[in-house]
Amino acid sequence: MHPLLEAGLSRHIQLTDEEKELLWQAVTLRKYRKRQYVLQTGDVCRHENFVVSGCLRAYYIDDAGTEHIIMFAVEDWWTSDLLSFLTQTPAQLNIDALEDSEVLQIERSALEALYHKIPKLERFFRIIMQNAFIAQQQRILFNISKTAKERYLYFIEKYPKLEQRLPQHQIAAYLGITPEFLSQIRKQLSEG
Amino acid sequence: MHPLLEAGLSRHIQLTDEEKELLWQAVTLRKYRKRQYVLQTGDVCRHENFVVSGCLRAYYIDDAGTEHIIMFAVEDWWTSDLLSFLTQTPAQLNIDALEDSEVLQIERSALEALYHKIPKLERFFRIIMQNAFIAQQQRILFNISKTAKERYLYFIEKYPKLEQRLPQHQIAAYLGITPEFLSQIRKQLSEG
DNA sequence: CGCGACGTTGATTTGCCTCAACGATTGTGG
DNA sequence: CCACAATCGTTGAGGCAAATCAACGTCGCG
Repeated sequence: MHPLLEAGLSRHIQLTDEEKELLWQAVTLRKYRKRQYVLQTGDVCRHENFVVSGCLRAYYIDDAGTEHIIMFAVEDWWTSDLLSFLTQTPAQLNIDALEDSEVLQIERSALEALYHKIPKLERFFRIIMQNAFIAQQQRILFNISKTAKERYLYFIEKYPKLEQRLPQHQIAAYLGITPEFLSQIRKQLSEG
Repeated sequence: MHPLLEAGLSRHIQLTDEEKELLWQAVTLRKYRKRQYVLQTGDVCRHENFVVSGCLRAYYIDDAGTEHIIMFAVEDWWTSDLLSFLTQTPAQLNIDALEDSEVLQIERSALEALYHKIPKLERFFRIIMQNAFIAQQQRILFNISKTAKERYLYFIEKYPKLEQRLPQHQIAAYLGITPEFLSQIRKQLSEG
């Protein structure tokens, strides 16, 4: 059992050693190099991914070819194209590695089997989803009510470590603005 | 047991008659008049709300006093300020009725007790949350990558019935634009 | 070394907002 | 049942936030 996953689980539920063992058997460790794809648009999302080290990003490419980042996933985060994963239909998102990364993966059918063997996992993922839902709601709220500068300030306040780690244009793609405009904002902030 | 709630549950889990009875005892039916508050900013969100008839809206009021709608909830939808509900801290959202509405309500402690008595409910709300998460992700994607016109077209395609039911300026507040600009868009569409 | 990735700066354009004014409805108290 | 006030949608002029396009400097890496 990986300590990071174990710690994550124990934050919300308590598993017996046998249950941990069962879960651990369903999980695979994979390594991704920087720039490597974890999932490509059009493919079916086969795994739910738990990041052990490194950083992934899930993003959408619009008709004009511009990338829009839905989420970053660093250590201790889960990521996937959930719709594709649940329905086993083609993904609309890409997921790739922004750094060399280690990822624990679990397949859809294996997870479904685990839900039956370990009902406590339903609780775990309910709570995980609730938290993700709340975070996303906050983001929607900011997107429709704040300026780009405010959204940037909120981002660096909420995720100071990410701000260090990520190239600036990735943050722009997350905030929904152009890299040029983010540059303008940073200039203003350093002057003002 | 209310038929709409029963149908909603049975879409994802199967409950025995005793379990249904247990759940039904934990739930209260309340009626709200049009314009009546279900929850006000600053109060603690005491209930998860299941809409049986009518329509609620959850929204945020920014520093300038402008309303931004997070979600509409019509028949068969759940709504609350989830963060406030879970942590029993002051809500940042308002919820009120856009039409005379009937709502089934369940309190935080009662729900937590039910999770223990009926673990299947963990599964139910996990699935509900997953679907809500997916819908929200789609919305974020549109907010950061599409123009107001595209977002409007998507909205009326995805929620044609809501479009009939709601005043135009409420839709504008959901899309994150001004009523005036939505009016412009509709003019363009009818001309073009 | 040379190329691609990254960030910056400036000129111009555009999507959307603000403010103000105006009909058409709706609804509500007298 | 009418009168008056809100509520709702529309239109137009002007303004600002952010995009687009293009050019340029720097760095890291193959």
